[in-house]
Amino acid sequence: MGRAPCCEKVGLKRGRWTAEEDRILTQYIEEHGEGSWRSLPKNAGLLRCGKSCRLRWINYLRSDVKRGNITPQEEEIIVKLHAVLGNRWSVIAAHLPGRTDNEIKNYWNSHLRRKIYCFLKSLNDSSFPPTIDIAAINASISKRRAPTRSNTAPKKLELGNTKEVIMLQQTIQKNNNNANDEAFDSKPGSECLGLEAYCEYNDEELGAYEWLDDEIMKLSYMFESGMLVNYGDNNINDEEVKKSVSYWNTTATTPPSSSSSSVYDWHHHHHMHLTGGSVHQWDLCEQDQIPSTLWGR
DNA sequence: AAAGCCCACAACCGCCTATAG
DNA sequence: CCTATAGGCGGTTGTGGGCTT
Repeated sequence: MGRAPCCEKVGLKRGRWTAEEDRILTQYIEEHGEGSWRSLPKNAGLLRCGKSCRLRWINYLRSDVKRGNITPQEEEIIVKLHAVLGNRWSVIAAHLPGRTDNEIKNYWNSHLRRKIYCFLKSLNDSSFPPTIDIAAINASISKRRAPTRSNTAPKKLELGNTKEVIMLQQTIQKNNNNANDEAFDSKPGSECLGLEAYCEYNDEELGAYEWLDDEIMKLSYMFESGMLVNYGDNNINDEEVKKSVSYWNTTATTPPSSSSSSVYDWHHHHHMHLTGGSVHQWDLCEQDQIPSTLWGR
């Protein structure tokens, strides 16, 4: 027996919400509170899926949702948290009051991803593309535990997925490993980023945020001290990773002929090469789009 | 002025876990 | 313990407005 749909789709409205629908939903939740999303549309008189109502409320209508542009400070926090947490948008959002996971995810996909990639490229063009130590990263990630729900646990990285994050993590790891600074607990090949494994705490414990704050401080130090240099000498041992590399190498190595620079096309412009057990990442980044600094606006 | 393109972001989708019955 | 359902998450798509040609 297949999974039951969240609601009857027949006859339901889709697409953008109207002001009237927003008003009805807001009024209903103000009167009855959040929850019972499945029955809410019917009770409120909305021709919408319960999930759609929930999303609309959480991402847009809630009074504590902060509107307006992401500030440079918020952007910096997003980048640093993402380097630690990966695509765990809800956890990242929890550290940015008034911002939703959807908003941060969109901002990352449309603004930051390319920005960071260009930044890394501009740091050390001669050694570009950098080598990616996926095995070490995955070994590290597998040791971490999600703060709350198991389905938010860090997923194993896959080639072709958030590669720029891998680059960032690897770069930081390499620098951390090479950093002659006692403030960092350097554990080459085992603890990605040189950051402490997320295995001692959960969200119910105060320690979770202490851990995160500590990691943010470390990352902040690394960013600010300019410890971002590319290296490349890692081998891949994991067979699964090799298979992924092979798959990616044979199916995604042909860049499009167009010279589009959109974020969407950015994905398609990437291809990976497996050379001597190392994975290299290639990309193009128009000269005039490389920012002088990552944070410059 | 109009057609086509690009981009940001709102919304949807599928999958997962938690939990109630 | 098992099953159905609700809630939540990340990935992806669609749309509308602005920009370019």
